[in-house]
Amino acid sequence: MARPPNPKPVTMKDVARAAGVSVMTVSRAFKADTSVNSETRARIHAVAEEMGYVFDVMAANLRAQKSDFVAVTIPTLSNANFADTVDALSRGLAGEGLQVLLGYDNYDVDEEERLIEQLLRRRPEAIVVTGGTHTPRTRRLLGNAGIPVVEIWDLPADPIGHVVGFSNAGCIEDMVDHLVAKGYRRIAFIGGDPEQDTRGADRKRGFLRAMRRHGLDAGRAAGVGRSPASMQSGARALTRIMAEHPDTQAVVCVADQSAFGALTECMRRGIRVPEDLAIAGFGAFEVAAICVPTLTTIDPLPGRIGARTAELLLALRAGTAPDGPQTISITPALRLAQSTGDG
Amino acid sequence: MARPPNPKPVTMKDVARAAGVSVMTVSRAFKADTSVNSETRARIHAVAEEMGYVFDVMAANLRAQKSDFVAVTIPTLSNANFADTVDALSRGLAGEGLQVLLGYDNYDVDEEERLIEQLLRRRPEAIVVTGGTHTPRTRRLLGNAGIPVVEIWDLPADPIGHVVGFSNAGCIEDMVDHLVAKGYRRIAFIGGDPEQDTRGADRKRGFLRAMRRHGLDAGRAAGVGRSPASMQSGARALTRIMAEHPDTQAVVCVADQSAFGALTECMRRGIRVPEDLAIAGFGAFEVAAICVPTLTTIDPLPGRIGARTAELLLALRAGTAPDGPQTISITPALRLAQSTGDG
DNA sequence: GAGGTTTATGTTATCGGTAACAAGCGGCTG
DNA sequence: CAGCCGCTTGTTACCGATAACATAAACCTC
Repeated sequence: MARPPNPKPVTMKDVARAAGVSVMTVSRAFKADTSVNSETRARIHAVAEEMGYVFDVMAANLRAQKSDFVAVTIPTLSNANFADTVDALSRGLAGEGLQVLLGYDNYDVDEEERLIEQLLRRRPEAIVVTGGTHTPRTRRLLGNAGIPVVEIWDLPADPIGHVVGFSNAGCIEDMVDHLVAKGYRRIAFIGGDPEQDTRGADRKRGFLRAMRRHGLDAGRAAGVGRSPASMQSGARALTRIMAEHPDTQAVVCVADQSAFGALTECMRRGIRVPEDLAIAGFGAFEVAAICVPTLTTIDPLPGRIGARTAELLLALRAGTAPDGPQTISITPALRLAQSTGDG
Repeated sequence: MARPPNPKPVTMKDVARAAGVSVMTVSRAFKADTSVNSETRARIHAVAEEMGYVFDVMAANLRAQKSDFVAVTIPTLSNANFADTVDALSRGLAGEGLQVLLGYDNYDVDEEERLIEQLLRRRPEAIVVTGGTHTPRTRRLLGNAGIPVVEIWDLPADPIGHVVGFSNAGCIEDMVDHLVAKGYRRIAFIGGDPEQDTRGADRKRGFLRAMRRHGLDAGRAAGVGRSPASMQSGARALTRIMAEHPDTQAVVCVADQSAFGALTECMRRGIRVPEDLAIAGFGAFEVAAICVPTLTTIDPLPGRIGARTAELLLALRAGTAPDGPQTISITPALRLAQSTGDG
């Protein structure tokens, strides 16, 4: 049983010899829609299974000048929304035999550059990058790669290729509009480190724009440090905001994690939500729907982003996609709940 | 700018021609520790960058009979703990130029079999599988693959190769022991569909064993359906338990998600935690540390699992690992908090 | 300055598959 | 029965890189 690990894995040549046919016949036997005598094919399969033969996709792909890879970059796996997007994307591509090759850039455009360079060496058939802000070199690498490029989770002003995303600024504006319509005026923002998480920064920009548009004070803000935003940092940010602006009526957060952290801090301090303070988040994470009170949030529909991206890539492969770069705009859904008095 | 996508990507041959040298010299120019005139090397790099040359790892690896891949299977990405393990693993391997090739089996051993078969075709240099329960064919495939196999997140009775994990049953036993020591007697369990999530089933087995050992009633239980356990299903399970066994004093949950869902249901019903009911979870997810009251839980140290696995694989590659299959046992940490009166 | 060594580069064969072409063979047609 | 067709199988070259070996020039050493 404990055979020594095969130093030389079994190849088609070995199978061919054992089955008494040529390598080409073995190759054909492993491909559908090829003319091989059905008995021969069965025998080859039996011999191969018996010998523990494992098809070498790499070699086949080298010859066929393809890879069956789709490279994907996300900031981090530790975010259920990105995970959902990747999950839907993988699922959508798996049917066509495409494998997702995943990399993380930790919300850092320089790491993204290194990562993309590394991923491109695997000759993926398409590349999906999260976000629309990149280094010049990254843009050049992607532009010259000769493969479909899709930027997701954003609506870049100057896209590299295709886009499947939404406006991070826009949906926070909608959230502020909703709060203003409900009568809130002294509204604060938690999150948005401009140097790092560009989508977080976009959300803050949306907040500022909306507040100015309504003629309200846009000076109430507290950062949460490096992304991903943690629940702990949300709690700390709330403490800071209430210390500096005790009369704040509502808080809009860059993410549900921050919002939930702020909510728990309110519970500890006896601040009633939403009576004393309204709280809104972003992301429609599971916690938002179940915590007490439930959290008003924005659902960016991460699964839909992944699924639409997969559809787009398959259409491009099949040649059924319209000409030119596609921009597929996803409309995030406002999920009103108890934390803003909408329950 | 909008040049038509290169139908034929640039190869070393093209670079060689453009630089007026042979392919071999270009190959050397891209490898450290090879003797190439430094001016020539610089010129080749310049020409390559200018032409948009991208090194083809696949071809190089075919020749070198390696892949730089480590295949990893996890049940799902939608679980921060698995994500943390993969994250630490990727990070540990990245330094040696190893790429993680990730696949999801959705807590299903048959899907796992298909997945592993597919991953092996890429000729990974090692394979890491989450869990210690597999189909016979999967065991055969892994055993014959001739590469290091590591089972993680479990301590299988009959390991295929190496192991980096912990006893899922054991740590729930510890949790029950703790509750019994604190005076709780009527303890219920939430979760553990035996047909599907084998680690969840192990945890339930640990619960039953501990209860019987203490001579207590092990009949209080409610499932949460298919994994991954959701917060919603935890809330429903609590409702069911309290309907059937209103005098329950404590609830042990298969995961923090279930525990938090149960906690929110208590808040809605006016059940005080921990005064009327103690709640314990598993996983040490972020929510456990921040919610009110904070949740007693078990931290399986997912990052450490990933990091130790990476270390093991690197040692095996370097030939510095001890002979024979290694079993690295991780000791999960009990995190006592308010929900069991330990805050 | 002959012989040995180092440095820089080229040539050939090869990794494990497969496209393209070739060929053997039985059956069918006129 | 010559000729053509379809089915099955084999042969050759090649995908893009590189190990191994070969070679040419420069550089020492006694």
